[in-house]
Amino acid sequence: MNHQPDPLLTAGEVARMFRVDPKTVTRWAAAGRIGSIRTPGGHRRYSETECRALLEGSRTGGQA
Amino acid sequence: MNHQPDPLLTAGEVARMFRVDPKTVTRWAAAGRIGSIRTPGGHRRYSETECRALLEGSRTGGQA
DNA sequence: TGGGATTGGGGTAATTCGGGAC
DNA sequence: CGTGTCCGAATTACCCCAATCC
Repeated sequence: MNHQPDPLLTAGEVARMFRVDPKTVTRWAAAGRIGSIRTPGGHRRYSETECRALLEGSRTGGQA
Repeated sequence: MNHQPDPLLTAGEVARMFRVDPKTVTRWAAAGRIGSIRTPGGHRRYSETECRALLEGSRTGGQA
């Protein structure tokens, strides 16, 4: 069920999404709280789909 | 168990898979981090199988 | 043969990694 | 317990242009 390429994000992009430090995103990945793949050079890439899911999934209340 | 030809990818295609610059893919090949074939003109071609293996092989964490 | 798009190479900023501490 | 910052080192991104690909 995965024939479509999954958009990948850099640490900095994910960091801006969550308004945290890129280092924090790295910690999340190291702790296995967020999925990640590594480039042969060692840099991490994150799934945009998963990040947005985490963002929306953790949403509480909101309706005014 | 290898009777089927291995699909070859260009630098740009590999770059999109890893969300990196095509130049970076070239550096991987030059550094021997990834296998590559050269066209008589000097351009490189990469194995799709190997690229996807690297992608999946580096997969980490996610949701438990 | 012509033409648009991509690639390779060199050089230089910007980002990321990793550890360790507060 | 989670996060932001410091450091040095490595990796990656963007600039140029000539050559190659289709």
